[in-house]
Amino acid sequence: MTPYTFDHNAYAASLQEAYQHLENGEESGAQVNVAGRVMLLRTQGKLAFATMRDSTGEIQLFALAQVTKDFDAFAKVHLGDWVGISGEVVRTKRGELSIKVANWVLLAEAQHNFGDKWAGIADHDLRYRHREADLWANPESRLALSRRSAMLRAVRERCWAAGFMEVETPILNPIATGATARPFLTHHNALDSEFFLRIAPELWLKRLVVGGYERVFEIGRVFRNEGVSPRHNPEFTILELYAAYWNVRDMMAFTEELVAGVALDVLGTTETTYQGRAFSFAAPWPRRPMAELASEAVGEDVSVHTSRERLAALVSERGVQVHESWGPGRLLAELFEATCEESLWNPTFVTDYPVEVSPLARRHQSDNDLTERFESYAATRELSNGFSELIDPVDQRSRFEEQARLAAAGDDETMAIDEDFIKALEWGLPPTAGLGVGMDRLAMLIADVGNIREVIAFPTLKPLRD
RNA sequence: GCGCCGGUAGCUCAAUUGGCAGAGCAUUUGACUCUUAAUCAACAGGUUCCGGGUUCAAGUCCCGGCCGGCGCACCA
Repeated sequence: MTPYTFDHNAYAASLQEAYQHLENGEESGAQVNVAGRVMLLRTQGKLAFATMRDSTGEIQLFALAQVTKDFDAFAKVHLGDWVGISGEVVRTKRGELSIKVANWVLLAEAQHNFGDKWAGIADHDLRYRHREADLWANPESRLALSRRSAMLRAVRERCWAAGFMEVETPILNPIATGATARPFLTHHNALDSEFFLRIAPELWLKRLVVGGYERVFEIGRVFRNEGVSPRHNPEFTILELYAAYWNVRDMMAFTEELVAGVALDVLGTTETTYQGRAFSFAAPWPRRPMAELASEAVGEDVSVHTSRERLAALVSERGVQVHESWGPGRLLAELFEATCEESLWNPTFVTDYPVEVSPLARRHQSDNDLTERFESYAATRELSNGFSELIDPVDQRSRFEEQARLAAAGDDETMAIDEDFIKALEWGLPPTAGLGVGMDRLAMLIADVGNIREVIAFPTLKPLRD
């Protein structure tokens, strides 16, 4: 029977730090209790050396037949077993800081091993299905998830510091809206009703601003019933944030300070590398109108006012199938995506999105066919999306109706109308700017991993069958 | 969803033109009083992902399925 508690009072990392001064062969006289897993074991007759790892690091256990209680049993612990150790902090003759084991107890057995002690666990399927083993076998897995956690903490602290209140909004929704994505459908038995898992919290959060909370944010899971890839998990975590009295420029300034600040909090620097290539989070980020970037890429002036025919030809030339329902705005956005995304490495704000692809964004003050919207791109991928919010309920209704027309024309990427949201706007949304940031994508940048699954503890996998 | 690649001992990986399925580590047993992926010796360990087919003979070739990696599509 293993014990129910262990009187643990020291950690590997702090001991390594505190006893740096111990000379080879010196004994400190200090008695400590440590606990962790035995990762390596080297027995040598009447001596045994074990490498024990706890949540902070590693320290060697040094057992001697003359000193250690139940020495023979200690020399037979299995790799992966949890042990609790009492003993003196010493440094061995060969210079390894160690706990000279006086008393010890087996806290839990490991009935499976933790992979090859040199190569760890390489099989992705095993790593993701049994992350608990992966975390011990592969230190880089532990580091990636630790950085994600540190990132979320930094995001919250910076939002709180800027006066934002954290809120929570429904995941079960009668309609899936606030973004264009295919939803998951579920059923509530007692209400005998169908619900969609949310694809975005956006409309709920704006209703809270209508309700008088001037600065709100939510960090929450959203669910999109779409393909899985190294950059897409069916459920992912998004930061959405709304600030009354701000416009799109205020929000861009906040976004770059938030992201650069979080990198600084987690990594201690904004200058890093991503997948082997230098990458800088440092603000300010360039602001580049979408039409300007697209014009540079195609070598001629294009904008949302370019003829539909010309834009369609340019898009089509680049291998994109043009749909009949697409107007100049959608075509410009498609052209931008086809020609510019690949070149956007360091964070860049792409601004002035067409109203046609921005059903929730307020119109640009100097061009009725554009909106006060930006997306930031980093390492060739979209990182954030923000805009001055559309506050006019009449315009909002017509935008939703346009979406419905597109849907009727066969476009399956449209936004569903939300009557309750329009009614909320009728109560009055003050001028407001909003922001969405993919937390998994940001975590990938901060942890320097190329696959989104590395920053999700338990990524979505196909259940094993057969 | 489509294409390409992969799945061999608990883990990491070999296996020639189709010809007896192997190694290291882990496990088990033994030796060893300063090891560091300790070392040395020995034992044991297999539905070669699953199901069919071709063949005297299949880990290897063919068909179907399962799971994964990458790319495309979709998207953030």
